[in-house]
Amino acid sequence: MEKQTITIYDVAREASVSMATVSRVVNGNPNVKPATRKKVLEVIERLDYRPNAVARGLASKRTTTVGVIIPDVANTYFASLARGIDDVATMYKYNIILANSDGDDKKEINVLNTLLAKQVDGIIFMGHHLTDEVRGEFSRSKTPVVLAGSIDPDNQVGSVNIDYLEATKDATDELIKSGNKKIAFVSGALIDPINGVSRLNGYKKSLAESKISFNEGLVFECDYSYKAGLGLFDRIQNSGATAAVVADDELAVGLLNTLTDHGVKVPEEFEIITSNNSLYTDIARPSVTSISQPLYDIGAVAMRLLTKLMNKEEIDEKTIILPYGLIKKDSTK
Amino acid sequence: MEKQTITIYDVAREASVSMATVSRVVNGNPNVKPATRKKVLEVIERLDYRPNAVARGLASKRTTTVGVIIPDVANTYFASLARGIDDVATMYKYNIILANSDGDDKKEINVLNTLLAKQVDGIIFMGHHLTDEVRGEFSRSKTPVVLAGSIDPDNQVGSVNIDYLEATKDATDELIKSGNKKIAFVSGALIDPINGVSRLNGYKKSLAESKISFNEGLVFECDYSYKAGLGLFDRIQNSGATAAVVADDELAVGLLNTLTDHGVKVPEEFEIITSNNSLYTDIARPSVTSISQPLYDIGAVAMRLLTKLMNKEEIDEKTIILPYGLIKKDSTK
DNA sequence: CTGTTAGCGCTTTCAC
DNA sequence: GTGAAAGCGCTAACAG
Repeated sequence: MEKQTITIYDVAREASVSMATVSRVVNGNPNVKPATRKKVLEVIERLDYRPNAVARGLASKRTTTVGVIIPDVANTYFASLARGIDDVATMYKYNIILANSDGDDKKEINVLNTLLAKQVDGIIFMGHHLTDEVRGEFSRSKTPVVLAGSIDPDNQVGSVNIDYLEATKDATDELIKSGNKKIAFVSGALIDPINGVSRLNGYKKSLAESKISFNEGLVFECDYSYKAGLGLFDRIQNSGATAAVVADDELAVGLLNTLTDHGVKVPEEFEIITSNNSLYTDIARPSVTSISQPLYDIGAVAMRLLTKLMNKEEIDEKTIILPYGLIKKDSTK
Repeated sequence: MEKQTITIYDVAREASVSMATVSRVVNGNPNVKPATRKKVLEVIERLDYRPNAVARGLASKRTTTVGVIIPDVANTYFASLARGIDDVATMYKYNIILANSDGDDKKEINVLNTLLAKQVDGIIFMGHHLTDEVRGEFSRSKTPVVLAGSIDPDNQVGSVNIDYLEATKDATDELIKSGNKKIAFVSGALIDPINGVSRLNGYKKSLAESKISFNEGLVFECDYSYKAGLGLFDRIQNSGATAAVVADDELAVGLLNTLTDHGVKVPEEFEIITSNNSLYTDIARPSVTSISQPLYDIGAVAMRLLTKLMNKEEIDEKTIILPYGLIKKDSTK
């Protein structure tokens, strides 16, 4: 015996009204006489009727679902963004389909297509690198898109970020202020605009203002991982650097630990500033000075922006920059 | 001018076949002559036809999406499970709707209902505490459910976990072996069966085997957070404990840091073993000995089990226990 | 304020 | 191997 699903039609019959009326009360349409509304509500209650969102989606062309493309939920940076996204989504009665891409071009395209096939009302994209192919799909589809903690050099779609350039400049300034001349710039792939353009330029700008010449040998490109940080010891030592601006907390803490494990005193002999102010920076000993990013808010604001886009509201500015801070801890003098 | 969506009907017309045939080729039904298949495929390509998954879901009563209820994605423990879930989901062509519950009863019920309304094919539930109301909804709906890293005392639904009791016993044994007599048991809410039943019993079992009497004053119930760990100093000191088995890594590292910050030597004067072997345990100094749980696998296996349930395959055992380990690091002698 | 009537785009018998 | 036709459960004009 199959599960007997009860439909809007059953409710209509039992309440002696039309499907349209039932639909109206379910959707909170005010054009229903209180008495009929009450009657319908009672039948709905009695029959334990639950509207089928799929049918609703097909008929109305709105699924109240948004797609979220994320490199990796297990990464705390992106997970924090995701939490902000989901909270605001829930607030506006949307659900999120979460899909991991590993930042892989093929997977991104794949997932984007299945998201579109599922008729999501909008998409939040997170990723270090926005490929032309992905950009192409974005403009080809009429589905609104917002980037969260990710940059589109052309600003074609909405996005929410902090000013990575200025933040990195501030961090570098701080290191210069305490007397460092040879400051390492440690980041993820430089092909990612957020690293290779924004952050690197912030670093260069700071150096330039202090008349320190840029040295290619102080630029370190690596994976965003604790292990990569641990593996940096020799290269950093050989470079003669006495401080480092790091683009990722795991990386920074890895560097910190390998330095202290090798007997290098932080911050006395080497200073470190990192970028996300995650729990890792508090747990490490010494704790790590860091730029603080409003990660949850970036996600939340991105989702809020997306709701406006999905609603076809007028947007004053679709490239949103949120404020950042610099939290001094024990890895700097 | 509205976006002109092209449908299966357009393809059928252009290819001079029926909708049924197009549907067959789209769904890989073998009952299509190679020649017609080729012709249809060409038209699909030319028109850039994308099947509408919502319509498909309505007609077939399968949405190929599963709901995932998670306390908090920003928590690394659950995020790791979620990653395993999504990878296997993708492997089997499912998408996941991710919904945060904060472990709150009301939100869990809410989210469960909207997931059901969206006609998900299955549900993965994560949560410390499975309330009767949630259990009721589970059995009321015919949608298959699997718990990941979460316990149902009654084993009514499928679940994937490790043997928390034995794991905690092993950890406690280890501490007893190195001479500790007063061992603190630090966990989250004892009302959660995983803490109050499994873990606590593992702890008690270990004590009993070594003829150490159980002392209520050594049981510490707190939030799963770094801050809660930091706040534990006085209570732990006053208890006279010389070691602790901790149920959560953030908590453990907080305890570790407050101890060392107060000059207590770990492991010489105090030993700590924690439960999840997350990156936190490697970052901390000293690094923290920990039970290791196959978090990714728990998620992956849970999702795999769910695919079988959704397929109505015969299941030999729906309560799955995965192996754990004990990774010795520097917080124990 | 309420009912009628078309679909939304696809799957799925059931014939042929 | 292929087509015709009947829905899936709901929304959205359009009347009245």
